[in-house]
Amino acid sequence: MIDVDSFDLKMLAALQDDGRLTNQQLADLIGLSASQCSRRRMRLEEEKVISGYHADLAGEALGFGLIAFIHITLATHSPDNAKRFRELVERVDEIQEGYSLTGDADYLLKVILRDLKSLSDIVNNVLMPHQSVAHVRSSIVLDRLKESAKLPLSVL
Amino acid sequence: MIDVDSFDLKMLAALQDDGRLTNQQLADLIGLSASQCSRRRMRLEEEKVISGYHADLAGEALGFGLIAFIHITLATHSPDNAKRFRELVERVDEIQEGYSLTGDADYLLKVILRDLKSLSDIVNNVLMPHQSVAHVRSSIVLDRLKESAKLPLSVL
DNA sequence: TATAATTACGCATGCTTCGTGCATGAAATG
DNA sequence: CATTTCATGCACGAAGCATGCGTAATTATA
Repeated sequence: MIDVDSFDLKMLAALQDDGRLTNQQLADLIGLSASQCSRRRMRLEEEKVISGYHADLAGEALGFGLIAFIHITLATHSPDNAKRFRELVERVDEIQEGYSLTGDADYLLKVILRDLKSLSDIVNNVLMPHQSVAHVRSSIVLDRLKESAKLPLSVL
Repeated sequence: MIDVDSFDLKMLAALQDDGRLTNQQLADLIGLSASQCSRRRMRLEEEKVISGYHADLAGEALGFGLIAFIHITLATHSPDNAKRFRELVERVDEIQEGYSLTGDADYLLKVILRDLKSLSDIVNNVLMPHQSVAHVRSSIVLDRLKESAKLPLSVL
């Protein structure tokens, strides 16, 4: 856990909202000079507190109309089997996120797809037949209430 | 669905990976001049194909050591009740993402927290007591296999 | 507490990047 | 064919960038 002062926090919050803010804009927002913002930002990048910058793309505009969550139960919990499953997750581009969980399912996957046919493909032709997988349960996203992907820095 | 040519696709893929690429860097990557990259990028932003840019922060370095998924079942499915629940989701900063789903639960929430105590707080003092909520089931993230948040533009 | 060392800061500056005007050439239209 | 439209590269003034430097503030040491 790295030491981060209030200037850093303001900077992180601002860059979380707009990753292309200029140093001058940051300076105006947080009350430092632009040069100092440049130095602080470089330090935060160096320390990997800022791990990267990403453009946020409108999935629907690009034809990705369907998001689904897929709960996976593995056939066995052997290390080999887990490894095979992780390689599968890594390989399939449509799997945006993958987590190992406590609870009744072993893994939760978030997939982003064109349509229901693509979901059917993934579920029936990729996940279900895979030797590591015992059980698949998918839920389709009907509505997105919130999708911030931002840390609640306000609580710090 | 907006028309996007192969230059745009390369640009989107590149900016998805690094949101602070300069126009010159983009130019070298996709084979256009920097000025043209500037114009294309502005167009994609204007058309909201690029909806924004965000710095990616290292949650663990900032003290957010716990991610959990929470399945919610509402007490009733009346519009009023759903509205109340959505307002709750909007209000609570720790809820990073919220989706309405098909399947046995009505909603899926992704929360990011300091520790188990914070999770207990959210579940027992915020979600459970809320009048709109009937049932809460939370799963703790043990491991993150993948967390790209990127569209699989390779499939286009 | 006094002094030294370290750190953070703003300003100045050379270099890079940005957006836009303009002329050229390719593709579409009539 | 002639004309219009549009994407492109180049040129250029304005803005942004990282860094050196001197000063102030903070921290460490005696």
